[in-house]
Amino acid sequence: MNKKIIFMGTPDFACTILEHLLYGNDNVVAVVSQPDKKVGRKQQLQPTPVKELAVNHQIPVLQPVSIRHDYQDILSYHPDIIITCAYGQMIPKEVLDAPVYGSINVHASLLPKLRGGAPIHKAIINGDHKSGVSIMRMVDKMDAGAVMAQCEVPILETDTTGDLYARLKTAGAELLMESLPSIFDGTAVFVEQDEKEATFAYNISKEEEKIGFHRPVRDVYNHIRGLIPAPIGYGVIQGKKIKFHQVRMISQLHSYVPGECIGMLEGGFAIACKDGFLIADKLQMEGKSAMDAKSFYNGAGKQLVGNCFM
RNA sequence: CGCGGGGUAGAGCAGUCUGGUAGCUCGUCGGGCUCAUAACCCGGAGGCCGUUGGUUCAAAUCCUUCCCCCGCAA
Repeated sequence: MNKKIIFMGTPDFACTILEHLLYGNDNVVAVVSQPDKKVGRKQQLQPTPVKELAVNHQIPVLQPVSIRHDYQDILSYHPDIIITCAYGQMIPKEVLDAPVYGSINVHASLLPKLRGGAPIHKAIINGDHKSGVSIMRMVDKMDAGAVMAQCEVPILETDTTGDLYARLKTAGAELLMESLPSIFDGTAVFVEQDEKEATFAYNISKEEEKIGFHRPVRDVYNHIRGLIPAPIGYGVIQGKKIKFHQVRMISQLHSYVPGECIGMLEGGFAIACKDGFLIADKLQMEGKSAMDAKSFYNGAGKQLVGNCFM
């Protein structure tokens, strides 16, 4: 294959896709990624993972602040196809329609389910038992284009977003590599999505990062593991935030108040929920580094026993 | 100069305001109890109290320099 490809993507997830494209000797003529972002307390400028990878391969990188208004440079490469994955901006129709083979996207869900920017997080938070990747044509509407390939990936009880993320990005990359030939030779079949079945997975909001314990323990557990390893869920107790980096759950009837700190249970720091206990194995007080449950209990945790998360 | 918390034994913390013997929980090592134990009891080792300079008879503690970690905001 010697088609001219433009790849558009931003985070680590998209890197895996790009890596496969490069390994397959495809002709990636340019990469489009989000502008470098200031990050951290020091506000240092940091390139996106995709940009870094592209630079290492001497591929030109474009970083329009607004691709809606600034896309002439992209068109000047006259790509045969545009492949996107988690780019982070809505791409204007003028760009999508420019390549001969059109523009396709790798999305981390079984479309039409979980359209949007956080499909992996939401799959875990929802307690879904399966997820997957879809390859579809890009249209003007978010993740709504016709699908030409899908691959199902099971979700385990213990999966965090990070675990699932790792499996999906490999699955996505492999599915794309399998699918590309059929797109180029015209045998690919694109099937429109059933709009009635569509669900959405918008980006995680600040409010969604706060964990409430007045719910069934499984919901709490799903919520927390869905936010690992980022952005990390937190609970509030005595006016302080505590983040949960690693958790388990125990289903068990009890007479504690939901949200109450129980102390150490089965090696972790236990918090009462409805119908069970959330067991935290690794947690972090605001202003402190993350630590294991035992360390936490030796210090601040002991004083929290009997108190409730709000 | 965006706001804020912190650096004390291998780990997590108290002590700092009000200067005066280095303290707690856990771990570790040794001993005891026990059918047995991650339980319980006894004992030990392990600290330049982040760094620099200063104040003082005396500094973990007060003032000062720099370094590092983290939360928030972006």
